Amino acid sequence: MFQDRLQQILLPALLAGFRELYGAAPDAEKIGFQPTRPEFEGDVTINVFPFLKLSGKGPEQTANAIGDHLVKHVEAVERFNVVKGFLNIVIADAYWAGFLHEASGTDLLRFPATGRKVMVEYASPNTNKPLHLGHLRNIFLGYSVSRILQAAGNQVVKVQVINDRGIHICKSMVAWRKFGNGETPESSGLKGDKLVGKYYVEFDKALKAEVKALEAKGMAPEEAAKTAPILREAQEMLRQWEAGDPQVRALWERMNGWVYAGFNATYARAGVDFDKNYYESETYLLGKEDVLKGLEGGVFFRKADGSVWVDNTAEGLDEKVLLRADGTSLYMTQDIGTAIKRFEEYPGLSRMIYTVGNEQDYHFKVLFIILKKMGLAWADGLFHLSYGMVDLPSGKMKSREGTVVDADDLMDEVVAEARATGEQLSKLDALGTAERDALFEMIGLAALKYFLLKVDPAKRMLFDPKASIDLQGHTGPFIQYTYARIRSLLRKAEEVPVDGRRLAGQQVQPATANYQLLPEEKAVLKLLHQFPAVLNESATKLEPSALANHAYEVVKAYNAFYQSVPVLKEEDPAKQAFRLRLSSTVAAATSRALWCLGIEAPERM
RNA sequence: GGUCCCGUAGCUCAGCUGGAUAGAGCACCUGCCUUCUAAGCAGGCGGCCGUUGGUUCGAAUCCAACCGGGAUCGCCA
Repeated sequence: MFQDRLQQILLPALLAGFRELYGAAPDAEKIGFQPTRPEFEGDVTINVFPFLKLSGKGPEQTANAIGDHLVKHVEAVERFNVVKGFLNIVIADAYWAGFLHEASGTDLLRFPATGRKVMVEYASPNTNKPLHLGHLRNIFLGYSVSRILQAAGNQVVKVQVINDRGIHICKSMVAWRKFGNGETPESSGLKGDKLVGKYYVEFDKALKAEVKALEAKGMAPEEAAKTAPILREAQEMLRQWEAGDPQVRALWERMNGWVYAGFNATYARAGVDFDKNYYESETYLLGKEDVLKGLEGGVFFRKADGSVWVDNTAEGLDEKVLLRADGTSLYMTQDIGTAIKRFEEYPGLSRMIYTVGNEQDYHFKVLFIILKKMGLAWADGLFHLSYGMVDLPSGKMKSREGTVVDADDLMDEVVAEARATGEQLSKLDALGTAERDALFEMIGLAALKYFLLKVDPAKRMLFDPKASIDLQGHTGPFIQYTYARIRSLLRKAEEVPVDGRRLAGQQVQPATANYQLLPEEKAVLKLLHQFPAVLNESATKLEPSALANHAYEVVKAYNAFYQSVPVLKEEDPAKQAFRLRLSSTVAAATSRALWCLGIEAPERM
């Protein structure tokens, strides 16, 4: 159980109290600390209902006795009140001030090194078409999770699998050779992945035309779909590729090269990167040996036709084929081999996280069971970071119907929206063109990333383009705005002498001991105080949305503070120093939280 | 049909390791820029937490069934 700074103080005292009063302490896990609801006085609430058997007393009596004990033994506990079975504890202002003092000197959202190494896989595109909105959810999720794990003290290895071989790329290659007239990204000005995607579509068109023609001649539809010459051609090309035909390989490398250039441009703009790429062309033969070894070990079994299977019926699943009768392997085989290879290449990995859509839930369930059955010690550290599809207001994205939202186009749109709003507000006139461009890029992407990350990954989500470029309310830009505002405040505090004295925070000791917190200050401090626990939660559950939502809560509270409490205009230097420190700590934590989400924090906006 | 995921305000989502009168944002309405950035703040409107049962002192939260939406059940990837 993760204990925040306050729980570390309260819990032992609480347990001691129970022991002293009732001769026995409850299970520490059973004690739930929760924030006191705003309609009651207090900061932390403990519900004593679960402990009535232990105390043998009524709820009020128990809560009062425990409350008395805490007040007596814990300095941070100022007073308490009891409502029904709820013990509402008021924490002394000095505690919060002390917390701020401590937090301002450290990074709230950076945990000590755990010594653990974790691999996170995300993106994993096919090389026959450009990246789209679905990839963006995947990429932002995976990237954010890797950053969160890093912040939580882990060493992280970011990888992607590039599905660079197979019938899909052969289709693009055939169409390009037939209809391309030597078109290249340079000659056409098209981004490489777009160009290759264009020929994938061309292939599909040609195939459909051929099928139609065959049907017109009286061929059955299924038959026609299988025998269309252009499809045969693609299949033949795949065989040639596998045989290592130099011309096919050369074309394949050339076209994939175009695609990688395109992908890299998209990744760069999206602000994500990888430590290592795994190419399917290099891994698709892996796993066969491992499966055969498993067969010898009795983990798998062979059927009469010679195919090799795993029996997962005991786990409530089915039998699954791992090697065909002719000895060739399958997707599952490949994934087995790739996982083993990765753990060999990165010894000491304690976890491996696959960011893959929930349509593959079953696949990963089976994969993990197999690896466990093979006796691989690390199999328990495997995790499928599953996420739901992204729907459009018009329904599902379908490539065949052309309703797919292209990743590059989408980024253009959100940035354009940020620009339109920014220019309308016209408070950035002092900035140069390059600076403004960079800023709009930052804001637009923040809107997009936050929109995709604030939702629980498990849930299918609706992508409303209009809402995603919203810059107000519960959005990434709102958080950035608060950060920029604080930075501006802090710059002024350092640069601008007010009433003849400079306001740099260090020059005056912030109030601590007898400081009376304003409700607005306390609200911010309490949320700041929860930040590490939320990071821990996000890191444990591999779920950026918790952190995303909390970051919003923090800046929302800060905005309320900012609106009604003077900082630079405060005349009492100790109070002013306290508020500056509060502001700078919020700014630091906010930029760290944004960093964990893969979002940049602007100095002004 | 089997298995898995999801169902909370008009819309998009939090809350789900059980706790007090269920929260945000958007939209709509009212106020607030001679004061540190109004991409902001304050307030209003808006709910049978899919339905029914069960467990419990207590259920949006746990269990079961049902309804609705989706995914998956290839010797495809």
